[in-house]
Amino acid sequence: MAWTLDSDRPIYLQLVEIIQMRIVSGIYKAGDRLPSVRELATEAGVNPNTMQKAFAELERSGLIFTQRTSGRTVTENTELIFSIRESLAREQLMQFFSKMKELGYEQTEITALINQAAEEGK
Amino acid sequence: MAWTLDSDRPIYLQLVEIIQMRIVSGIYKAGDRLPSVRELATEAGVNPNTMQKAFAELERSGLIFTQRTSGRTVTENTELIFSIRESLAREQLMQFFSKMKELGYEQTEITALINQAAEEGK
DNA sequence: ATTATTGTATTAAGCACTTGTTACAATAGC
DNA sequence: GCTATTGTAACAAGTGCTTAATACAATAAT
Repeated sequence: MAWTLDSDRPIYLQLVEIIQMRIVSGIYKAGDRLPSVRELATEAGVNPNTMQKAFAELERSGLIFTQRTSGRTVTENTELIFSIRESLAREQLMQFFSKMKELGYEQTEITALINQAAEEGK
Repeated sequence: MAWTLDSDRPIYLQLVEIIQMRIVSGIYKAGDRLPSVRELATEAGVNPNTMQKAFAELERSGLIFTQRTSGRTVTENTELIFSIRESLAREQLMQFFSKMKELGYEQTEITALINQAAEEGK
């Protein structure tokens, strides 16, 4: 899996999004132990402090938690995971519609584009 | 029109996006003279230097250009404006699909969600 | 001709982010 | 018990973004 980071936004926020995405999409499953801070930091090519900062953010949302010296695990709360997944999807949908309308596209044009893209994507 | 700025990304980049959006959506029309740096900076609540930096970015794309002391104008090149509009729309579409698939949604689910949202949005 | 407005440049300061480095405490694994 | 691994903390340094303040040159407006 790629740790694609750009320099236009704080790295730790991008890490949060990537890890969050891995959890809600099932790459890191409920109850799974996560790789250690140092391990993930090396893998992502960032400083351990930065990865630590990302984890701190993720704990606030309840998606992961720490057990002192035995590392971090994904929450067992599958409902929370699912609700965050839905929330992220809804957010994507809203943002997409909002931007397209700002660009001057009408509802019918948008759905047409979507259907067209869906056809091509098959 | 709102200058809604968040602190997660460089302000000057957000300004670039907002002004670009105003041009491709026709708020600032081809050939129009733009408000001065100082004026827009005040309106957006940012430092003139920051607005200046945003303008510098926009000139590189050819959307606007300066006439020494008579301010800045939007390009007359309506084709360029239209092609950028299309490019932005395509980008939105791609990003949306990409994120939704990353979240584990299938093509059919995505189109269903879009159609549902389109119905509600009417 | 004078004045005001334009874009532009410079400098200093403060801030958040990131890195590199080092260190500590707790505990799982042996 | 010893060792390695865990999360965590602290500090200095560098970088880019942003602001504030000031100034200058060109020219539109008067």
